[in-house]
Amino acid sequence: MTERDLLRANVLKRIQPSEEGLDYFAGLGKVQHYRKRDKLLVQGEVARFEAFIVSGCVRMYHSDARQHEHNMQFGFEDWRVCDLVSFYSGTPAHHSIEALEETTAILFTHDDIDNVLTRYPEFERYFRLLMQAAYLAGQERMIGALSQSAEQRYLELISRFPLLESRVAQHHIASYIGISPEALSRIKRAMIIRERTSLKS
Amino acid sequence: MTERDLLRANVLKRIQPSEEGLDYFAGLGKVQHYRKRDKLLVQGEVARFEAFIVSGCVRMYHSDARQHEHNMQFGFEDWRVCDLVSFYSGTPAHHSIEALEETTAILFTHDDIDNVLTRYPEFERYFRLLMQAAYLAGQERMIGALSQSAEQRYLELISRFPLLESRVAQHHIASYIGISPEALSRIKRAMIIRERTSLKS
DNA sequence: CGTCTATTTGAATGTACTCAAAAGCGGTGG
DNA sequence: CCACCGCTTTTGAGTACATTCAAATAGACG
Repeated sequence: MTERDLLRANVLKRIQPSEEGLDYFAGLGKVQHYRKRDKLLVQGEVARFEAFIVSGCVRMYHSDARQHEHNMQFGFEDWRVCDLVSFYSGTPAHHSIEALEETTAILFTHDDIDNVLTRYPEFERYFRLLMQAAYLAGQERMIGALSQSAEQRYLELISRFPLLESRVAQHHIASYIGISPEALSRIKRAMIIRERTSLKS
Repeated sequence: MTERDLLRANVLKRIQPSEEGLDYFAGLGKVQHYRKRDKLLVQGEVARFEAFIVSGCVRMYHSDARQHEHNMQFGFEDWRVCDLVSFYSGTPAHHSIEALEETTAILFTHDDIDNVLTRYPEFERYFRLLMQAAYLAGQERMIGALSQSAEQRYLELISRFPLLESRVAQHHIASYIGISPEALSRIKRAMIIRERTSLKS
C-alpha cells in the first residue's frame, strides 16, 4: 500500500482535506504496472485516465505530421502525467505517453475525479492547484523556447532536473528542448571545448 | 453596469452558481479604463490583479535579456489576461501587459478571489475551468511551436482569431508566433506569390 | 561476441536572424 | 490640401544556427 501513501502525501502537500475525503480519494484509482516501452496512452485515442507515477519514468510526446516526435513532458515518482486536453474534453489525444523504465502508476478515470469532487468539493482546490502548477510550468517553458538559445534551455533543464541526465536518453532531452539529437551533441561538445580553453588561459 | 453583465455571462458559461454567489462575485473587482499603450502590468512587479477585458484589446509579453519582446497572449472582450504565475505565487511577473487600444477591464485582486472562494466554494470549479482552458491553450501553442513551420503557425493563428489581422499590428503577430517582423513579411509575400503562380498554371 | 541502438562527426542545405535602408501609411499642423 | 513626422512594413545582403542525410564510433544487453 505504499503507492497509496505517496498519493496521500501528494494531496497533503497542497490541501488539508477531511480524513474521510482523503481516505476516499486515496482509495480511488487503479494501480498499474508498465514495462519499458509500454504505452500508457496512444496519440489519437481518448485519454481515459490521469496517471500518478509511483515509481519509474515516462515521457509524454507529440508525433507530428512528419512522424517527428516532440517530448512535451517527463514524469517521475510523485508526478502526474496526462494529456489533460483529451482527458477533460474527451477529444482524441495529441500525445502519447510511454514508459522509459519499469513504471508503476495509479490511474484515475474521469469518473474517479468527478466522484471525489462531488462528494468532497474541497478537492476542487487540489485539482485547481495541480492545474495551476501545470500551467505555470508550461508558461515558463514557452518563455524559454521563445527567448533562450538551445544551449541555455539545455543548461536550465538539467540544472532544474538533474535526474534527467542520468535516467533519460540524450535524444529525448534534445527532443524536449526542441532540437535534433545531433544539434544537442554538438552543443555539448562546444561547451566542453569552451570549458577546456577557458581553463587553460 | 454592462461590464458586470459580461462578467456574469462569462461565469454562467462555465458554472451554475447560486444567485447569491453570482451577485457577490459580479460585484467584486474594479472597473478600470486604459488608453492605448497604457500598461496594466509591468514586468518585474508583482501582478496584483487579474484583468477581465470588457472592451478593447491588450497584449501580454515577455521582455528577454536582450530586450526583445515576445508576445505570449492577446486579450479581447470577454477574455481574462493575467500573469498567473506572479498572481498566484506572489513572485515578480515575467510579463508586461499593455493596452493596444482603448481598453476597459475589471480588475480582481487576489483577495477578491479568495473571498469568493471562501464564501462560495462553487467558484473553485470556475477557476479550475479557467485554469484548464488557459493550460490547454498553452499546450496547443507549444505543440505548434515545436512541430509546425512559421507559416503554418501564422495560418492557424489567423484562422482561429480572424480579429487579429484587423486589430493588431503585424509585428505583434510575428512576435506571437515567434519570428521577426521581417520574417513574417517575407512569409506573407511568399504565400501571395505561390498563390499567383498556382492560379496562372 | 555480435546485434541493436545511441551518440558523434561531417558536409551540404535551409530557415530565420540581424542590420540597414527604402517604401508605405496615417495623422497633425501649417 | 499638402508637407512632414513617426511608425510599420517591405526588401536586400550577409550571417548564424539548426536541420537533414549519411557514415563512423561507442555503449548496452543478451
